Parts: sequence; structure tokens; C-alpha cells
Amino acid sequence: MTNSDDSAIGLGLLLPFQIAQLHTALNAQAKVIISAYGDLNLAQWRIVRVVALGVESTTTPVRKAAGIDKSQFSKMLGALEQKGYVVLHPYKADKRQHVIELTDKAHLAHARLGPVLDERQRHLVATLSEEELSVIYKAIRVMAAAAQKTDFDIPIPAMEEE
Amino acid sequence: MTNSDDSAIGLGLLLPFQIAQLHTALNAQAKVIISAYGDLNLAQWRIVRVVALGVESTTTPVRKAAGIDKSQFSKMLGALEQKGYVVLHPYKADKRQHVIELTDKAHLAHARLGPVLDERQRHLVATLSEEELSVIYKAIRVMAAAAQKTDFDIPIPAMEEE
DNA sequence: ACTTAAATGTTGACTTTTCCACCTTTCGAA
DNA sequence: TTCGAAAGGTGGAAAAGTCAACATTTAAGT
Repeated sequence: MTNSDDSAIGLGLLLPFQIAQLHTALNAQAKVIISAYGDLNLAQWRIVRVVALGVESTTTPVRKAAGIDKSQFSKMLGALEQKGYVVLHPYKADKRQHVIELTDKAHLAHARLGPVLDERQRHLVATLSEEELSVIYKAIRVMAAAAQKTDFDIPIPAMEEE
Repeated sequence: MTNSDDSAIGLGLLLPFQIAQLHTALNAQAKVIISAYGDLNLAQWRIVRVVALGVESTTTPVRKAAGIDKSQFSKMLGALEQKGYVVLHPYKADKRQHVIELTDKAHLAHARLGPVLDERQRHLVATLSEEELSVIYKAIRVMAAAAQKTDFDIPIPAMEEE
């Protein structure tokens, strides 16, 4: 096994790198599929999907489930409302948030696109076993948590000259 | 710690979804680290890193190794040249491409930043075993390949004109 | 109750990334 | 050889994403 002290992280070099490339490929794929079906972009689709699937319907939980920056979320939600995919209601329990309600248009879009993307997901993981998928889910959790740390002890705080 | 930090990962959402979130987190982390060390952005750093590590030095192989869109690659390479990180030489074997040579400035930057990012990677995978890492690398390969397919046979051809 | 701090969402500026049309060079086939 | 297709690269425009400041609302501590 490659020792971590050995060379500079042997083959596995650049894991974030590979994840970025995978993400780019997945994004492009999703974009082609989604845009073939309507006028939603990726972020908008994610919001619709989270609301359509989940129990959550208030803004903050939806936003966190979709993993979208709050700035972009605000804009995309506004776009969804303007395009008639959602209706926003005041949320009694917390006046800062809103309750997101999907319109028939959104439900229809979800009914058409959901199965296609489910098929795509099946295709993506077709050759992976259940055990491997468990490992992957675990790894994603672990790395996402580890990605929170940004203040690494820096070995050499070199001179700022030049 | 407040209950707010539920990170939305692990809710049983779809895989491309979680990968996107992981990527976002990793990107933000890398950005903080890299920008603390100089004036390179992420894409520029990747180019420098690929050239510094790899045997490849001509544009197309570097571009593909870095996984950067050719348009952005062109711009970032121009920026690197302007900032004095690289020198571009004509490539005899193919006049469309260039040979990328790193300057001392780039080698210095790589020497300072490389170890920090290696440390970061060690931190990211610290709790994962070798076997789990193998699974992850395999999964990335498999899914990246599967992400090439965009023409799924679509169960619902209900779209009219095309 | 009062004051202070934190969370949420909105907005606008800004950076980064992607898309597309076009040009040059290379390669292969007639 | 010549033609045409494909690959590489460039530049402009648009989209996507990020960041920081701000107002409102909520929560917390006194």
C-alpha cells in the first residue's frame, strides 16, 4: 500500500481534482438532459426536485438540502416564481422564511423529468455494488466534513518578499 | 455547536447531487488555501500543478489532464503567461499546440503550495482505508465514463415538434 | 423587558465557468 | 496532390456561482 509519508501521495494524487472533473462531467450531462425537457436550469431543477420529493417545504431546509448558496437560491427561487413553477407563501413560524408550494406546472415537469434522471442515475451506478455505494456515500460525508477545515498549519510561512 | 450545521449530505438524496455539494465544499476550501498563498486561482494552479508534476508539457495533454474546458484553458494560460508563471514555446510537432515551460516563479509557488495541499488531501482521506479509497477511485472512473452518455432513451416522447 | 448577537433573505458587484462561432492546422481519403 | 473533416485554439457573450453589505426577524443572555 502506498504510504502517506512516502512520495507525495502516490497515485491517488489529486483526489479533489478528480472529483472536480467528475462533477463537471455530471453537470454537463444533467444540463443536456434537463434543458431538453424545458426551461429549467440545474439549480432550479434541484429546488423543484427537493420540494417534490421531500417533506420539507420551507426555504431554509430546502436550500440546505439542495446545497445551493443562499444568494443563488434567492435568485433561482425568484426565477421559479416568475416562471410559474412555485408560489411563495409567508411562513407563520418564522417570518424570515417562506413556504414553497409547487404549481401544477412544476409537478408536471417533475413527473416527466424525474424518471429520466432516475434512469440516468441507474446508469451511472450500474456497475457498482451495494457495498461500493455505501463506501461512496460514507466517503462523501467524510470528505464534505473534512472540507470545512481551511486553517491548515502551514509548514513554511515563507517571506512575503517577491 | 448549533444544530444549524446539518450539511444536507446524507439525507438520501441523489448521488450527482451529493457530488455537486462535495465539489462545492472542496472548491471553497481549495480557494481559501490557494488564494492565501498567492495570486493564482484554482484553474491556474491546476495547470501549474499538472506541468510541475507530470511528464506532459504540451498544451492538449495538460489541458486534458487538468480537466479544463479548452476556452478557459486558453484564457488561464494567457493569464499565467502574463503573470510570469509560464513561458510558451512553439511546438514543432504540431503548430496548433504550444510547449508550456514553468518559470522559477511557478516552481517556487508549487514548492510552497504543493505540500500544503498534500497535507489537505491527507486530512480529507484521513479516516478512509486503502480499500475504501480504491473503491472511490474506481467509482470516479466508472461514473465519469458513464457521464458521457446523454442520449438516454426517453420513456416519455410526449414532446411535440423538435 | 431590554439589549445584543445570530440567522435569514435580498441585492448588487464581481469572479469564474461555460457556450458558441470562427480561424488555423493537421490528418486522411479520394 | 487536393479536398474536406476533425482537432486545437481564440475571443466575445452569456450563464453560473461567489462574496460582501444590508434590513428584518429571531434567539439568547442579562
